[in-house]
Amino acid sequence: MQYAQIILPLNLKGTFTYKVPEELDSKIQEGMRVLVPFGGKKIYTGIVFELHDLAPEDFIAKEVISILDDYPIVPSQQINFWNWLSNYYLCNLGEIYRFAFPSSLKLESETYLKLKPNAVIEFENLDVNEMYLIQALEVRQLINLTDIEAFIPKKEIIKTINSLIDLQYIEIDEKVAEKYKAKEVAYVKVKDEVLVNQNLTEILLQLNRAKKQKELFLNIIEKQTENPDLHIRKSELFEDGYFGSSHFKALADKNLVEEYYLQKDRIESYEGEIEEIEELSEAQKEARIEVDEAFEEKKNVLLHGVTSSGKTHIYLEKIEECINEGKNVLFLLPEISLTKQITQRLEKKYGRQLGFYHQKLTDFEKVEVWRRIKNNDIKILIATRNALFLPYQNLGLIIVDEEHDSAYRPREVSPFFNAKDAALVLAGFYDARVILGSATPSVESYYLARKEKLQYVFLNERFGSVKLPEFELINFKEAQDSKKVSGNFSLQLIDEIKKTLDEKNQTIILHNRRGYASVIECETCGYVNYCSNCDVVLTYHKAANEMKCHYCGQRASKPKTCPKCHSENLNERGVGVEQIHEEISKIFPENEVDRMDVDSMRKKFAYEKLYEKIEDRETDIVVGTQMISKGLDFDHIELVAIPKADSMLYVQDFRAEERAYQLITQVSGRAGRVSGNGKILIQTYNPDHSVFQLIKMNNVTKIYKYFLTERQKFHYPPFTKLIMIELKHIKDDKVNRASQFLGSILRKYLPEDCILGPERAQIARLNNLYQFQILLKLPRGKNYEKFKNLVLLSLKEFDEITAYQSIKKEVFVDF
DNA sequence: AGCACGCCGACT
DNA sequence: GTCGGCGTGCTC
Repeated sequence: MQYAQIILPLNLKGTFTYKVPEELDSKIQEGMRVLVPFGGKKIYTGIVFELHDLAPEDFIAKEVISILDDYPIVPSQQINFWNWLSNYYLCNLGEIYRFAFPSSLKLESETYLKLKPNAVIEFENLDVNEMYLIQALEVRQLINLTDIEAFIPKKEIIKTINSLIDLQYIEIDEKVAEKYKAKEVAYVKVKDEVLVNQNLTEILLQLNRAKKQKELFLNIIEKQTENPDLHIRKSELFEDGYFGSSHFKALADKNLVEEYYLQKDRIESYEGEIEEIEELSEAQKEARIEVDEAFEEKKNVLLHGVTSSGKTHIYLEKIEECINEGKNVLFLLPEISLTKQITQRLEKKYGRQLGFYHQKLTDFEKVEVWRRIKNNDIKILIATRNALFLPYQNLGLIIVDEEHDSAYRPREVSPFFNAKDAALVLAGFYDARVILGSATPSVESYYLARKEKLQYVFLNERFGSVKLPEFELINFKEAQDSKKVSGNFSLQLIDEIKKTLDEKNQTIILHNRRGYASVIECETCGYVNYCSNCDVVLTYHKAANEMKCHYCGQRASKPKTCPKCHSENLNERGVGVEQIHEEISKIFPENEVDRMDVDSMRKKFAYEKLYEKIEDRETDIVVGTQMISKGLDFDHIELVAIPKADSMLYVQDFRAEERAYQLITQVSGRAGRVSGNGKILIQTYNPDHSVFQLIKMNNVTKIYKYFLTERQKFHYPPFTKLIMIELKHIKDDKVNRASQFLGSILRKYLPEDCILGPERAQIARLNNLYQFQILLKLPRGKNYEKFKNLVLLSLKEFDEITAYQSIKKEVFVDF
């Protein structure tokens, strides 16, 4: 007797045991999709996690209804990977399954049934429900589970279906059950017999009275004879509006032409020429050798290359090598909008062997990529973090570009995991290699490299020996004292921009705060406008003329008078990027000043338009939030100014300084990429702050040493492991009590100095939920597992309290 | 997660 | 009297 552990797409602990019926016994394999009944009436697509023959003791296992695949759809490496994720990040396998699979591949009760062809039905042996179902199927051929509910009691549905399947009267229609449909494209051609048998001049004579038809016919025949292997798209004929579909139809009616359909990949692939990559510089060659040596020892690499040092060149070399060995490459990016440059280069080289995968694809497009990966049709996949779950057949290399980027571990989507770390583990299961690349590696990765867990490869110079930009600190306090300021800018900063403009070069101004003013306050009574869903002050957006909550998105109109005391003295405080943009536009009225932030880039193609404007040098100054630190590789940006640099440092987060360093360095990389005369102006009240001083010195080793010392001093990662537990509920006192209680359980098992909190979250209420946090600082190394198990035990104990079941609980490992 | 069951308040 | 709110318990 065989049993299967099944992963269901539910956020429930562990797997579920099902009995494998005899007739499926020889077919079933781990990693296949199966249909299983669950609860009263639901049917889910589950994944076979494990097969065994241990009958469960305290419940009766239900039977697997059917198997959906002929071969495992999830490779064993992926099953291992899921299992690791679930153990390491303390999340459920079901959550991972949901995240990993496009929804068309995990059907729920939409599953269709049909009569088995040639089934001889003996009606006298059927019960009422079975009879109903058979009759319904005779009328309708296909029927889905939701429809069956109309005539069979919910609880009887599964029983009925199972017994009819046992009797071999009905079956699950897999073709219909698969929601995915391939896209077909219409193509046209001149009919074969026309080309073979008929006299062309005669046909053309016939067509003389229909000028357009004749032209169209000639047009098609010309294309076809020019290149007989090329398919002519129907839509292509009508593109310029000269021909209409009626012309084509007339020709078709005369039996001269015909249309035919071909399945088309939903994702357009590159069909242009294929190009060789350029040669490496000396520094790159050295780096490449170091990478090779590390790979030789099966060691992964941290490629630390200063901005525009040409990390991409090294990626390309390694990609090519990997593909030549017959293996596949996964190229991860923090967000898909950054693909532009890398894609262009890879497309030229690899053409149709290149694929893309990210959350913006439609479900069908995802399935298509899924299949192409499964069939090994894609050699290189450029993708975001969710592509870690595709069914790779022989993965050889994973590149994690911009590995420091926080988009690799978004907090909002569950399951919570860091794609950079997960990539290293996934690669391990495939015996593949990993390159983590960044100009500003995360402190954690740098530490791993120092501990020789990763091979550290440093590219210290820009490609073509272009000089790195120069940093200058402007003491804003001094400037203010000597009255050398205009608004938020010192006169020195304004002068530098002027100089850059005079030389016909471009300037970037970074100010990492959205909106116009962060607070609108009544001067008379002190009233400020709060979000009604969150404990957060609304930000004033002048461009949209409204107040916005940056956390839940709520919007309100801007009050003209104080809603409380009706005073008209409303004061704007806290400078946002819109205000910086406004000021700069006023200082340089003759110049083109543009703004780049999520609010101004929301419109379709807004980003592309601005990108082109900057490229064509129509834009003189770009003012923007952190968005401008990515992807803007232009030749004529010479100056980067950061007028309020302090605002980046004083954020309550142990990574704030690291982030500030990364952001400043990334944006500085936009300056002087060609000329080597780039200049970065950092305006601050604290020019003596270590971070600014270290950035100015531009000594990478010292900066990371500083970060590591700070982290060690305050017991933060990478010297400890953090787990953050967040509890949320509508009722403040309820979460408060619950978190106190969880805190006391944790203190029972763990030493006091491991536990911080419970504390109210920085944002006490978000989306109408009050939130409390407990931060655990656990030792790294072999004790970590032991401690984590105690955390798990505590959480289990907490879950036993039924009164707290309604509390939303989230656990962030490696927070 | 999703669903059923059961217990309370506010409606025809 | 019943409809529907959500607290509780259960799913192989």
